[in-house]
Amino acid sequence: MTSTRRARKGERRPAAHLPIARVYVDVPLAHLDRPFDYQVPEQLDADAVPGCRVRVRFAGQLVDGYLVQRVSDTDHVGRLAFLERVTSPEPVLTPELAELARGVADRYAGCMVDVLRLAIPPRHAKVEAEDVAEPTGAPPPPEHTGWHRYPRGTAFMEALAAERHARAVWQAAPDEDWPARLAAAAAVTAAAGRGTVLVVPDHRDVDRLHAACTALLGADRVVALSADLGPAKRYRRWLAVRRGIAKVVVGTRAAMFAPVAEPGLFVVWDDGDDLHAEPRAPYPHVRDVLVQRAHQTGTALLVAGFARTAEAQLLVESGWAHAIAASRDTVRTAAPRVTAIGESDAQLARDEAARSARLPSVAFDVARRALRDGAPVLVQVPRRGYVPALACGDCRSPARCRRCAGPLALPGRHRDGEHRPATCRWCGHGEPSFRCPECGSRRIRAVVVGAGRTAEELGRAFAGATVRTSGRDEVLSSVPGSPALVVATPGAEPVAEGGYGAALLLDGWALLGRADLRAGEETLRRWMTAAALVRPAGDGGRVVVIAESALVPVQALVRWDPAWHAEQELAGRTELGFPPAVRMATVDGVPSAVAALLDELEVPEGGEVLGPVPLGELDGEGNADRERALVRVARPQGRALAGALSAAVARRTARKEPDSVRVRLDPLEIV
DNA sequence: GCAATGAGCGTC
DNA sequence: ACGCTCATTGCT
Repeated sequence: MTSTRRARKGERRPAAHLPIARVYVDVPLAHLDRPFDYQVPEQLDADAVPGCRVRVRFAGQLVDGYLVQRVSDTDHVGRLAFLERVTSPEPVLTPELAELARGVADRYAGCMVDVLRLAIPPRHAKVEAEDVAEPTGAPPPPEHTGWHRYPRGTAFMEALAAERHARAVWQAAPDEDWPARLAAAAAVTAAAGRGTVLVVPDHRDVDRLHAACTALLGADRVVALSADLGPAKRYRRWLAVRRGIAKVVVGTRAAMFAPVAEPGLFVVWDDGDDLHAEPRAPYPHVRDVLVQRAHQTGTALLVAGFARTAEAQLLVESGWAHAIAASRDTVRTAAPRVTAIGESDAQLARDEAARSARLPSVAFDVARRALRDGAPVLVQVPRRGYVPALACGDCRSPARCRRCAGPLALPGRHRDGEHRPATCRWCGHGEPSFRCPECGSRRIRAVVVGAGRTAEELGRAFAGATVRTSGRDEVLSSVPGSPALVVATPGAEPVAEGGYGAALLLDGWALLGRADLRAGEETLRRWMTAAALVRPAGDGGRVVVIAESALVPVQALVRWDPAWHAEQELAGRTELGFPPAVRMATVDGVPSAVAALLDELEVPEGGEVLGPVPLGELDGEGNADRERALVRVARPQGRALAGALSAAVARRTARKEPDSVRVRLDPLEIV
């Protein structure tokens, strides 16, 4: 009778061994960001393995959760509920991933389940049930790694082979086939029986690097993970990684969490690309996550790119990572010849051809010569809408530069808040008093101009040349090695077969004029990424950059010296008290909520609060809908700051305060 | 003095 | 969104 009553009421008995499950419930509230204890009913004993997905009753609701641990005792004084069910016995939350997610949540003042949402793809039951091939043995090491051209390159490869956790910041030589180099590093790691995670900015880079890796390692050892895969494919590949079948992972952002078995190497390529910053809470950055992961697991790390960020420079200067860079001689022979043309360069004004052509004469000549030699020419232009171009306010004809006839545009508000005059997008000449040559009007209006329009204009300047465009709407991954003008926005530059004969970098003033902490660094990064697609100077490769040659990023490009630029950049930021020399957090929200949070916040020793300042448009009385405050501390107080912020947020969420605040640590955009 | 009722809070 | 605690209320 007792047994029937129990069965009817669904009464359950706890498992005999380790009857308590510690569960992270999928409720993204700061004050609930800790494990809760549940009893494991004996029917679920076998399936309730550490790392599996479960469903539990939490505050009267059925919610998803992750079982992180089975234990024998609980600290909880009240009655424990039972696990409702085990969603799947697949242990998706590996111990390493659990530790990493906890660390990332703590680092960014976020909560663990938010990190897990980024790290673990949604379940796909059919995929989970599929049979998978047995893991393959270690492949032989590659015969040539191509790392010997770098003074510390060979040592780094040896460290990977010996499973030492070497850490390096690598600036690829300007002619480098970087996918081949990274694939070689992954192959060396794989030969030692270890896994590699390689994170690149976008899908095109995934394709290139994946191809390079499979060429060395075979298709069954390498998986490509990117956000645009369908749910089934995504989960299938992710599971192949988790189950230890694929030991080399190539992917975008989310792949930074890929739970590769026995990791031996983590790589982030082009760490300055803002695609490496996750836009969802808690806003982790690939470089920082991989640094943390390398530290936590004793794995080798490579922070790589043509350019070098201030953050990477800090890793070098603090002694945490070695710098791997080619010698000056190697760089000189590998780089294209770079010419800077600034507004003050007399050459432009005197040159007769500069007026009749639509480009500065040097740029025109360089492009024409490359086309005549049968090579494609890359033209880098600002993104559509990035800068509004100008037209006559009356007759609508495009407003043109009186010196080179290039299109005029407004550079936007400068760092000092002052409006600057209309500026030529090609030669950078400022035009304070516009007068339309067609109708004589002095009125001027803004129009949206992007790569398409620039392509049209260039097509006319180089009559008869093929013009291809690559940008937001349609991104080309490669172009043939035949004469053509390839107009591309930053980040969308196609690779050219045999390399470009020349590149014209026309967006310098637009990039450098931005009131952004990272304007200089970002400009150099984009320039170098484009210029690296051009043939070496010895093969006729030329780059023309329309920018003042005295500027630090321009000098760094001309000399191809990204390390020097990063030193300058970090020194400058140290002086100003900007990241990464300090740790910063932004707090956004409606004014009352920001004020309440700051009131609640225990700012760590030596820290300071800046603002709050209005965010976005102001109303009639000068009040903003939203405000932003900055909190700044010395680097050693970074953990304390994150802790203080999450504690303050937790007190707010526990009180069910209606207005939420957004907290971000080390955001890319500060102004 | 104490049961009945409801608001608020924590959430196992 | 449940169920517990605790304060308030109303009656003996």
